[in-house]
Amino acid sequence: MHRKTPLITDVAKRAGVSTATVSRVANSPELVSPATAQRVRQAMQQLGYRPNGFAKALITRSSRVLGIVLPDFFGDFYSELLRAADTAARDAGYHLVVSSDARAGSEDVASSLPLNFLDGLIAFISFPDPSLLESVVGLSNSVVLIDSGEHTHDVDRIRIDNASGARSATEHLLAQVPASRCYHVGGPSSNFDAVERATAFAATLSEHGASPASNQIEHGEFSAAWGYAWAMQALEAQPSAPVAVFAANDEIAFGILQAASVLGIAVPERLKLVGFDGARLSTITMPELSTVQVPLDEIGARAISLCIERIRAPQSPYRAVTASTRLIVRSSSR
Amino acid sequence: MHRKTPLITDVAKRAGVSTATVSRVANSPELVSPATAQRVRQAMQQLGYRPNGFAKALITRSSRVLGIVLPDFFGDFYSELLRAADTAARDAGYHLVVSSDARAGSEDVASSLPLNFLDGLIAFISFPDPSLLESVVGLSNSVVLIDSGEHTHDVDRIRIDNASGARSATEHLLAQVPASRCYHVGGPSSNFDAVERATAFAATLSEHGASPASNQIEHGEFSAAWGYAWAMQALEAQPSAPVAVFAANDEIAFGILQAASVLGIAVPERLKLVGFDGARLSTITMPELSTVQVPLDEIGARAISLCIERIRAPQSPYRAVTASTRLIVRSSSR
DNA sequence: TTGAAAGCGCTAACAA
DNA sequence: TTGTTAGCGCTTTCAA
Repeated sequence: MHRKTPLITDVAKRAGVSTATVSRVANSPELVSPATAQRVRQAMQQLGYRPNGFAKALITRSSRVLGIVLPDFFGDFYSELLRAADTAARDAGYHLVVSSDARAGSEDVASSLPLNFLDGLIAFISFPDPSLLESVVGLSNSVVLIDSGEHTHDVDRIRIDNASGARSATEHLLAQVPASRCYHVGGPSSNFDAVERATAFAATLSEHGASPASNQIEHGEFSAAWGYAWAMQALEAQPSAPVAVFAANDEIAFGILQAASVLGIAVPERLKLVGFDGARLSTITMPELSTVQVPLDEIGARAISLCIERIRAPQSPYRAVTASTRLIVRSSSR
Repeated sequence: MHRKTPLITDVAKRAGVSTATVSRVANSPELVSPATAQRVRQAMQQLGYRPNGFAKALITRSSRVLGIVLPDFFGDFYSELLRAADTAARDAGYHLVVSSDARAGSEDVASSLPLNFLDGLIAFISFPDPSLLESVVGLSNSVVLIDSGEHTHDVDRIRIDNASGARSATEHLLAQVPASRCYHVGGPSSNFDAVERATAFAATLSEHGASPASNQIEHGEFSAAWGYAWAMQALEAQPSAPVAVFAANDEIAFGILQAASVLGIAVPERLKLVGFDGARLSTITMPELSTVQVPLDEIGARAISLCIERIRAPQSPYRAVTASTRLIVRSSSR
């Protein structure tokens, strides 16, 4: 009753051929005569043969599995990135293993992923964490980084063009509200993307001859709770004149929207609001959220292709790709 | 300049021992004298040795990697489940590979996961999909199902006690609003959990002597959009008397909340609302959402432990675990 | 406590 | 077109 997993030898025996032929049927069928191939395939089917992946990978030195490390699982941002990456990987005949370094804790990536089984690795790095960087870049696997930090390591990288999107958003707000009533509700002050967005906001204000007061740019975290908290204290005392807020991401904007509703501040009449990311969330807020679209699908797909290309050509020159962002104006800011 | 990956033989040579000893240091250090072990460890360090996972797995027939298949990546529900599962897996010395069958399309699970490399598999099945079920249960791997469907296959299973939570929610609403003004906004009519929740709602109403009209129970999908759409048409024409709504999950409830805000319907004064899942979303809505808590962390952790136990004892009797749910009353319904 | 040697299941020269 | 055979890098008896 207890049948054990069939081996290639079982298939060979049943089909009356050698194991080499069985292997060929699976890996390079063009080398086998149709008749034999047919017989072998039938034997495989009957036995329910599935090649042992370890033995195969041991020889071919390839598992066709890629790993991807994200800062977190929560939120639409990473979900969408992940989905795009997975689709691209699948299309290229690879599988994707996911890990979150939030879960990995302080250990290094090596422990959070079955690195021994991976052909390559994609890491989304949002904080300047030298040890994480070291542990990733030092791997013998092919590595692609998604990050906006500056560093000198030799790796393939994708960075988000935060500055240009943030500038567009700020310009858009400045066209409607004087600079003195424009605010930036930022993400973590140690986060690469958050910093770039805040910097671009400040720079744009400066170019308009306004130097932002300290309370016009505040850092917190990428969460609705932070946006809500900020708005409750900052907007409560607002004059009736309209205010403009550029949130560092859509989650924050969402929290601000909630606070506005509690405070009875009409959006967009008295509060012009723009978020960042353009993830699913931005389309289900009310009113719909203006946002700076990050091409998550493009980033996910490109990360995979860079990684696979490096696997194929380990010695090729390293590349840096910039993912462009673009402002989408919806009802929250017009 | 181009150093290749060090092998166990390199370590052995450098430490002046045999490969067997190196292997022992890594796998059963108690069999090696402290001095030798020390020397070997040093050699490993210097060489940056990492054992080849394929070779190792080929012998031990174990990768210590588990796969988990979810219907989708989006939403807090799966994120939380995933996080719990991953934590449990990590604690047990396993890695987790994630896949979503939404992405797998019509292909079977076998193609959506690197099954050849997995010691076990956890599948969240929400629709009656015989072929999916077959392809999962037929695997030689250890399998755990998270589903609330009925079937006769021999597998370890975890099911959510939808009925009891749904009954509590309905009772809670019936205590405040007459049965004729109680509604259930359901999920997909083919979804196991959605059906159980709707059924329990109907049964509870019946027990209170009310047979629900057809418009009191409607099925849609597990999305805010559906909740919003339902509310816009159902609540617009409502009399001023309070209405009670039991949403099949928090996302739907969230959409209803949005619609209520647009329609100017005060919650909880004119609309008592209860969701289901108790995921992160339910704590950031305004007002805070009453909900039926599903113990996602427990489910994730239990799924992992069931799977690992089956790996250890393949012949042990199959088990069925029920995850209990419980009503949490917050400001949206009191 | 250590080493020698036989595989794990498969692929890929090399022969035939 | 097919078969023979030598490993891939590691673990694990068995002996010493």
